[in-house]
Amino acid sequence: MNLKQLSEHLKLSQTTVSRALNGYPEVSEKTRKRVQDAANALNYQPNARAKGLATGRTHAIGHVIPVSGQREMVNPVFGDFIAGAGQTYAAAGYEIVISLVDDSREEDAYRAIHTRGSIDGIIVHGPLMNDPRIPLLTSLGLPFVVHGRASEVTTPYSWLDMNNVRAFERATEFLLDLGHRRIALINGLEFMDFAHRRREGFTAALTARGVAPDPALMRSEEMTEINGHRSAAQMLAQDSPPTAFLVSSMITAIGVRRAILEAGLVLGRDVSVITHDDDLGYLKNGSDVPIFTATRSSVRQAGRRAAELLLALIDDPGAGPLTDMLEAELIIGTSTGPAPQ
Amino acid sequence: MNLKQLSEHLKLSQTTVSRALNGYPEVSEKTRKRVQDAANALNYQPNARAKGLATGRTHAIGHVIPVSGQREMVNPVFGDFIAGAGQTYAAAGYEIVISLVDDSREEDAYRAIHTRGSIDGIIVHGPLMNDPRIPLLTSLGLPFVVHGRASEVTTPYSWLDMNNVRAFERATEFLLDLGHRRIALINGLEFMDFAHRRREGFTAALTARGVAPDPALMRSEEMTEINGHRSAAQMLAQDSPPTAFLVSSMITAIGVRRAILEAGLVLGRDVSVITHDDDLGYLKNGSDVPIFTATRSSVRQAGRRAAELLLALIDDPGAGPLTDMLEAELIIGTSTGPAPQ
DNA sequence: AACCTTTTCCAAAGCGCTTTGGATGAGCGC
DNA sequence: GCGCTCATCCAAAGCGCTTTGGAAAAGGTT
Repeated sequence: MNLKQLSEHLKLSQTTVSRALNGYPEVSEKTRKRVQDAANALNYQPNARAKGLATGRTHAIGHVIPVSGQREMVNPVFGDFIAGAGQTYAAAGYEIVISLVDDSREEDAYRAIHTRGSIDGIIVHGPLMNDPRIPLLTSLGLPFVVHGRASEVTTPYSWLDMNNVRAFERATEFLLDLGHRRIALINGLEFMDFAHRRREGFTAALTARGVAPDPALMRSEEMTEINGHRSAAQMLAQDSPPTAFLVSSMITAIGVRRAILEAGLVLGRDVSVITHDDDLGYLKNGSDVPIFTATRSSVRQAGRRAAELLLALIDDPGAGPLTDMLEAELIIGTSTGPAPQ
Repeated sequence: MNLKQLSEHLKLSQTTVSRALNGYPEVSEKTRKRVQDAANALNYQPNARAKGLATGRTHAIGHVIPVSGQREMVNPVFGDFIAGAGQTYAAAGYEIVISLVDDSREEDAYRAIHTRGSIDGIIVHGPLMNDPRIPLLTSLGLPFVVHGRASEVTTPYSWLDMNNVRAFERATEFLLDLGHRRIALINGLEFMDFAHRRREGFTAALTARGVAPDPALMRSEEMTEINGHRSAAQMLAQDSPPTAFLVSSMITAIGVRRAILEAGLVLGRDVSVITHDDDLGYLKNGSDVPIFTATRSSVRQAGRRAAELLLALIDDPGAGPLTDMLEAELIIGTSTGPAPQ
């Protein structure tokens, strides 16, 4: 069933039918009703391609996720972010187009996406400290929103970020208040912008209290269970082991917990752990009482919000860079306690 | 830069340029070369919408993932599956369109996707025992491949599945061989087809050896760390606790491990655990030596393969239902050992 | 050189929609 | 009943591509 058939069926012109369905005023309410009823009854849906060709709008958003090279794995938060963004899109009638882009050919890929014109806007995932995609997309003139920020990029752009500095600062302060002085940081890869910022918050809090950050207590690695376990095990075996860990993700924290238990220590008594918790659907931090004390910020919510920003930008490209900062909450679980004497 | 501009630039007709670019024989190699060079130099990319309109092909694949209702969470394996499928698509010049569909309006959603025509084929995720989507899609005539199967659907359709029955059978046999008799199954939700099959394999292996399946040792729940922990803790506190656990996912197994450690037991000595391992990028089961003995099957590989099937189906819709069964390997880690006396 | 085949290229229609620029008729005051 | 304005509807062009049905040019034969 296409427009032509529908209009013939109704004995109206395609123009009138199109206008009736798209809410233009040049058509009487009576005919509009008649048209809409027929469209529903006959299960008419306009062809997305044709509509896109005619309007220049695709009603699709691109999510470009970098793969291979240094970061072979697909980010585990990706699914939840998409789920959040998807809610916003669905409500606005947008579709999601995923592009997996090998970061060696990143520039070409973004160019191609743009000129192929199958997308109205882009969400940029996993920004690096100095991410070349941002100036590139700016010069292409394609609306985009970055999930996160790129510290070293100075030109303005739209982003949505969690306040990583503040979150890790607060977490560190909380541990310091509990009397901990030897606090370890098990961070993500620090060429990723968020990880860099978290270290900033961590060291800032320490130095503000006159505690010198100890390089032996800081790791930067992919956020896996294995890595968390290995790093924590090594640190706990040191001469003066840390009494607390600040960890960058739930999965890593699970590895840290394993190392602690294996060392015969009790979590929350002998060793404290605070983790960042993205509030992932499939990796809840406890049900009523959280297991880990955590800086929590829902990545699903971030997805919803980022999508809102992007849609606003698409509706009014002149709206200038839109930004939004989400604050993480510090939730208290059973994994922290006063520093042992 | 569009076709018209390019053809004017070259002083050729749009027809010739189009043919040169798309490899038709009606154009001399010399002009083809000239056209291609110009296209590269001027960074020409055909408009995807227009091409789609003209050819009836969109070069896009839909991945429809059910959300909300009973299964609020986005499947954690989804990211890796997409990453695998994405490789295949990229090589064939296809894009991925994600649709999040509320399963209360599932039927409408699939209809709409079809008639809007923005997709050449569909991958169906998370099939249920008797999944209504399969007859629906069949009747719509849209090429589709199911990731998994639907036990109660009798009409033929294309699918790619892991041999869940065999995998869990083998795992159970392995535990029986080690002398375990009280084996617990911590399964996923059994209206999901894969979970149903896993229980089948489990009970089949038990009964084949004359061990009666004990309902007190079988759980069916969402595969989260919390659930794994709770179920295992409860079972270990029973009068005659299990000596081994068969677990449906790595995340759940991590919860089970926590319960075992908390009970003061040693994993692989006092209690054995076998888990299914989807070989997710962000949740590796150890590096050289696996932590858990596991039935392993790469979901990324499944994604690649499912995409191949679907593309084949799109190229030749008459190719009839295509199916492929992946066998899981049983890998031995340190989480299993002989049953304690 | 005349004829026939190939090769090489082109004009125009068509994919399904939106939108511009009217045309038609109803309703109004006079 | 005349001319006017609105309300209502329509024909046709255009979005950027592919593809059909030819036409023109080149090459080969005799």
